[in-house]
Amino acid sequence: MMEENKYCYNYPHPAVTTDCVIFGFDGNGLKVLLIERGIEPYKGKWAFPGGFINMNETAEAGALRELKEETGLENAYIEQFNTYSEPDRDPRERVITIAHYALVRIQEVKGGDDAAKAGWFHIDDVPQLAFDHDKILRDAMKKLRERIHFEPIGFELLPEKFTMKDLQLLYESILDVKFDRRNFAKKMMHYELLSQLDETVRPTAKRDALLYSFNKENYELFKKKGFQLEF
Amino acid sequence: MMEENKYCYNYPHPAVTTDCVIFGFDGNGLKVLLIERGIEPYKGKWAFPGGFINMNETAEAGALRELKEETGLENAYIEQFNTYSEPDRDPRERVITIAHYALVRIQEVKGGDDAAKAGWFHIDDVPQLAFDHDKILRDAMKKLRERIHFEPIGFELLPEKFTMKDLQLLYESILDVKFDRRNFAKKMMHYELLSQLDETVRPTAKRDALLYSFNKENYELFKKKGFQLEF
DNA sequence: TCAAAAGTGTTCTCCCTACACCCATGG
DNA sequence: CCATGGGTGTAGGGAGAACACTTTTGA
Repeated sequence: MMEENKYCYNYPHPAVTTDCVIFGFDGNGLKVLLIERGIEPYKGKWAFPGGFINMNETAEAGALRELKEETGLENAYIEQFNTYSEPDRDPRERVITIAHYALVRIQEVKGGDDAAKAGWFHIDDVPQLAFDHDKILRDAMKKLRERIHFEPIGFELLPEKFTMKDLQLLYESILDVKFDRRNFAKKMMHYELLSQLDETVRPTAKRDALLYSFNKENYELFKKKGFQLEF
Repeated sequence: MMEENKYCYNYPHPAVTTDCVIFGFDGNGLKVLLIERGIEPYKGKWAFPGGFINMNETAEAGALRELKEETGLENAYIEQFNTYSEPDRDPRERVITIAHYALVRIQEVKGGDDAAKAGWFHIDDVPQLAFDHDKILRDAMKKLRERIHFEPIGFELLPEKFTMKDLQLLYESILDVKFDRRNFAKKMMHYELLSQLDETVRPTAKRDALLYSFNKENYELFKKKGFQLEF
């Protein structure tokens, strides 16, 4: 049953995997996609999608491969945020994990190719995870919170058209704060990253709400100068 | 001459190294410590200290080991900032590098244990580097610039006692901007992270300058609340 | 005596903050 | 008709930005 060990080196080499913390937003809080492990170790526990890196792909390509397998999505926003190298973090052998987070539009996600059970969990309602994935999640959140001060990555999580309330809820979820409705809208409009559309929706059966879209042109202009988003 | 390849796996494993971008500040701009390579590939080119990770140490421990070898320092501020995984970045075999930057007090640095030639280079005067280390340096600078908005890490680069001008020059070097002398001092004092000492120095043969030290107690207080440094 | 470095204070402006009213709608 | 959600404006305070004079010293 055991295959011959064909790949040999003068010095010990660790195994290297890529993991992908997939964030989504559904208008009701930030969520993460988890996979239920079907094999030992940690069988039955939830974990982030991940797997061994191929010898001819970058870590980012590996993470994108995982993302596609689980969500059907290509071309999502993805960012490497930390590499985990504690010698005993995997009981089988030494495994170094290059961790990424991806921001996806949850509405566009299809079921994964894998037979494995997958599920979206509200960020405040995540069960205990396999391996050191609890720490990985905390780190991912921390990096996401920091990154949002330098890039308006929130838009990666929203559909093309969204209300100001959606945007505010998203920022509040990520940063774990509350904003004044009026001040938030004012500040956001001041950055000139939003285009107000002529359309409206009625999200909650009361008044119509204006729809906005992300103004990519202005974003590219700002990015060149390097800007900071104050929250 | 070739040793037998003793370490065998079912699947190919990449080699993993840790590199350490060591930053220092000498009152005249930000500097990095580089090592001249004594062997191929890139023999004679400058590169960051680095080496293969031991199987029983974390990446951070490996980077600290490199740091100690080159500077004699232990316990410096160190932070992992990116992992490089392009399949062909090392011509010998596939090497994945976990990159860190360290902030050291350049005054405390002793020569390294290594026979290798080492030298400090002003950040604006770095020669072309080996491997993809040019990119690694750019990334390190970018991360350092971002990090300084969330933690007052500049103090890791300064001696225990320093003048306001030193501090300003340091921030200007890192962020590549110019500040108004008076506004900078006002803002800095406002954070209450500095203690003004009773001592003075005469740094440039003109008037005496007041000395300051980093107020660690206040820093710990602020850190608990989570603070942001606006620049 | 003069140039260079360091210490210090004021004004103005703008942005953030706090806060309240009106409108449209469905139940 | 009223509760709910959404849209909008204003007044006050505080922090950042612009800015100038004085002191000390060595050359």
